[in-house]
Amino acid sequence: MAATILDVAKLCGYSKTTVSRAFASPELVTEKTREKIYRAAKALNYTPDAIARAMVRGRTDNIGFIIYEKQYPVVLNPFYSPIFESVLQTCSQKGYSLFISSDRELRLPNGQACVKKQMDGVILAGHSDEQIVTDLRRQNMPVVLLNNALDMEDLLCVTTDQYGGAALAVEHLVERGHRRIGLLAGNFSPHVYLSRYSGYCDVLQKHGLKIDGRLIRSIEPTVEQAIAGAAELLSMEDRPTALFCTNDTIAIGAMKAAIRAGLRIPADLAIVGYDDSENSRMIEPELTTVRVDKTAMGAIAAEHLIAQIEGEPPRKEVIQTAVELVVRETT
Amino acid sequence: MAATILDVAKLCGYSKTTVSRAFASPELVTEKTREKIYRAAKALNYTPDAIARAMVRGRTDNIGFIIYEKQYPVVLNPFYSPIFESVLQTCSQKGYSLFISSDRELRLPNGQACVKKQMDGVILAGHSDEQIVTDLRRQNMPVVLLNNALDMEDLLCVTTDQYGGAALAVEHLVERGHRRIGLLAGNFSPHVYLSRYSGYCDVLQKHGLKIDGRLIRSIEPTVEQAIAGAAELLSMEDRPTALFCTNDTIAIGAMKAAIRAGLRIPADLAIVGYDDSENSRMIEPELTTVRVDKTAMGAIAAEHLIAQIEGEPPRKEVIQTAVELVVRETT
DNA sequence: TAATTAAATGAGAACGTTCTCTTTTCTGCT
DNA sequence: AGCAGAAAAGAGAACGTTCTCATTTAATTA
Repeated sequence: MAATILDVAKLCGYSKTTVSRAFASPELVTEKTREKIYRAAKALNYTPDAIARAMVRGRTDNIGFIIYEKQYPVVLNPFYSPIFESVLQTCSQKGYSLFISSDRELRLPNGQACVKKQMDGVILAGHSDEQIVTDLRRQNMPVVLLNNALDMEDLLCVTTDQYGGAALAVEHLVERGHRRIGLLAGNFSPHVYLSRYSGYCDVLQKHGLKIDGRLIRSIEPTVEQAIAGAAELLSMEDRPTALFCTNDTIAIGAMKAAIRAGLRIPADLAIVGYDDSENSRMIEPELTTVRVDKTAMGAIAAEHLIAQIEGEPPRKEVIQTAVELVVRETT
Repeated sequence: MAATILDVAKLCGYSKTTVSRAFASPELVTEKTREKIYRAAKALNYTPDAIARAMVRGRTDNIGFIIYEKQYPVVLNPFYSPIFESVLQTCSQKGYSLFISSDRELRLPNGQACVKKQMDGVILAGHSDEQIVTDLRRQNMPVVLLNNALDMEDLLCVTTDQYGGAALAVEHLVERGHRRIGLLAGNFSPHVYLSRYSGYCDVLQKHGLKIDGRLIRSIEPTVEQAIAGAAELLSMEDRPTALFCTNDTIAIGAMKAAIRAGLRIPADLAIVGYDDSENSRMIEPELTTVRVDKTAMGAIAAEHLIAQIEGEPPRKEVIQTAVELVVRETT
């Protein structure tokens, strides 16, 4: 039905090889020839078939992006969105397209994981497990981990300093003179949860502050849950004077709870969030939060994956992008 | 290097045809045989090659999603995110993967648009032009438009009732007794901009209210620009008592300007946004806004495209998803 | 102008599947 | 046991490119 390279060749009188070249590497073909070929192609509505191309070249110039997070949908997630955007941009710059996959698509009828689903390499974001990584690599599929760290040979992981970020936030609250600092922790993946939790605890202890279990709430990271959790905390007779929330959505919920309880922010209650998502600047007063360099995360992951695809040997490393406290109006 | 179907066939003693069947349509193969084949495949780390598969089947089970918006990056965009998510989900359900492309990738060296970039159909979101659609269809590529309407034969467009949504918002403000209603309009695509603008004007006129050019500001849809624009409006001696903002980001900027000017919302200034984005519920007080059914938009676009891919003839239609006023606390 | 080199073009195999058609094996029934 | 009919398995072409290598044409030099 659709015209192939052969039809074009026939029409313009050149060989299919030359036609192929006119599209794939125009510089190898005389301008005059090129013109003729393009004209013929246009007349036939010919367009090179990327699949056939990928088949013979053994590469697709596609990269897969797979998120393993149960909590949120993929793209709505305010944490992954900017990362995704950055990955997309880097890939686009280097001539790669991006493919979104869910875990489901990776399964063969025999249970093996597989992404011969036309891509040259894969970014696994979130809490993927070792099995997946092993399966993929057995198929010679380059892999890079994003926002997760697995201790495997030749595996590059791009994360942030979860512990350090939490420590930064709590340290800041202690500096401002707070002694009763609550923790509103989203139940993220174990790696994330534990790192931030330890950051919180260690800083308190370092300053001789007691860790009070009653000031710690573990919740689903939604605004509603955060409002409920914060409300409980704020209704205690010796309520915390500051809250560290392990992401901005939770922090925003906490702010709402505070405002509704008639507390002024930051005078009556200081709040620090985590992620520096878009929302943190939307809310009034603007949220003090921990910024993680998501653009860097995306770019680094994409760049390393592409390097690997293009022949560089994979190496074992955990790259931690910078965290930074952004002091705004809630502290 | 990597094992092919032939290697597996040789190892397990079956023909390549049977091995192919074991993966592509397991029900056509005895369980015993299947077991043996899977075992051999595992031993060789064999995985079917999707490219070769796509080549012979003439289809890829991939769908392209292309956004034409200059204003925002693709995914960060609070308007497109939920749509994208919905498209992703629908595709995934129906066995399709999603491909993100930018305009750039569609161009051949000869200037033609082209997405033989391994996909079976394309969703064009935002202000794509007729040329693109024509080019793609010449290549027998099924196309559906999202958030845009072009008057072309057999072209299905999924949009929302831009005019009606704006009318709903302004009507609501009039009902609450406002006579001086300002318009803070983001400079979106002509289609969107004009529809919402006319909605605003028509409702005012319908109620015998004069359209005052000084109450209308056209801005880039960013928080900063919105703050500046709203601040100007609010500093007039006969300032508006209500603002219709053509998206939530602008509305949030307006809220910030109002709060900073010491105005109470909604007592001193009522505000209505547009889109019902995540942020509208984040801010305090929560924003009254026009909800567009983005989930439906994404799902409908994806479903129609898939139907077309699977053989249904394309038809000309503009499907407008519901708009609805969500009254919250700012009016 | 002839000889040499570079540039442009062409021929044909190869990529790894699935599809159609054919052959073989199995199942159930008389 | 014999036979029909169904189920399972196999043979070989086909999909539309690009790649390597060979050939022709053009450009450069002596």
